[in-house]
Amino acid sequence: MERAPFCEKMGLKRGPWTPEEDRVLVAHIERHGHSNWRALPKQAGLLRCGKSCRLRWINYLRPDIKRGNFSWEEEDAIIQLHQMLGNRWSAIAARLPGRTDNEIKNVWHTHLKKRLEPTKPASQAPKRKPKKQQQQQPEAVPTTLEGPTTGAVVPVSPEQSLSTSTTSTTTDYSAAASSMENADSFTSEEEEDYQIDDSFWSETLAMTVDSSNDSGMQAEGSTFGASSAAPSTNEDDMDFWLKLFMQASDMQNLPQI
DNA sequence: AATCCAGTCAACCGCAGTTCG
DNA sequence: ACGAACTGCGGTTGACTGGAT
Repeated sequence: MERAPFCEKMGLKRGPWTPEEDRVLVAHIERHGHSNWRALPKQAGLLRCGKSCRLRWINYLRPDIKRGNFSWEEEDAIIQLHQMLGNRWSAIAARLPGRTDNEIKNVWHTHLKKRLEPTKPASQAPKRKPKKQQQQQPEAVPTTLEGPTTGAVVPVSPEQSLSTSTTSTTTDYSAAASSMENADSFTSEEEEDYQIDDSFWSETLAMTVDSSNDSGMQAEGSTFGASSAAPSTNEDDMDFWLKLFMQASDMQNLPQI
């Protein structure tokens, strides 16, 4: 069999998506789903390759996507998760509901990376302000959505509206993420900032112990059931919190930030 | 007012992994 | 078991924006 190139370059449009293309894509996916990305553009009448459609849908048009600025908590969570997962953007994105790997990657490269660099003297600090205020803009209502897709269909699901009101929540990822690193070194002040819903931990820890008996964590090779409930080394500690965190996410179907 | 230039972000590319016949 | 088809991921690019000069 001959393998056709995923994107035939001839005759297919590239570059920014128009609102009309967005509308067509969303309408088609809402009606038929996206079981086959390759065939989708043809079926929908789009002059795009399937790959491009998929990317557009995942990074921009998906109804559960959370547009807008990253909250401080989200940025902290990204930093923590990046420390543990490295450049596994999709894994990080999976822990940040409504955020895409591409978005997280961009945020990381644009300013989070810099935040980790040794603080520069004021004289060396960047002169420019960020183009857009990324932080402290909690209710980031789906930001303008301008640019290439002004006027695009912007599906907003109830879940999205829920997940958007994030910064004041008590169960958040940064809390979990922070606790991964500083689990035993919270100051009372920090605890105030990163309050974690009690039920989160009780459920999570309960499940952790329970699951040590089934395949769930054992599949990982290193179980961390009751015997390892108190990680000793730093690495164990990280591992412990990462697994705990992920398990909790799965269990709660991704707690909202 | 014009130009420069750094920051931002949507989109593309190519590769690796997975699924399927 | 094998290879093609397809999907998903991470790295990179390039157009655009807006502050600085």
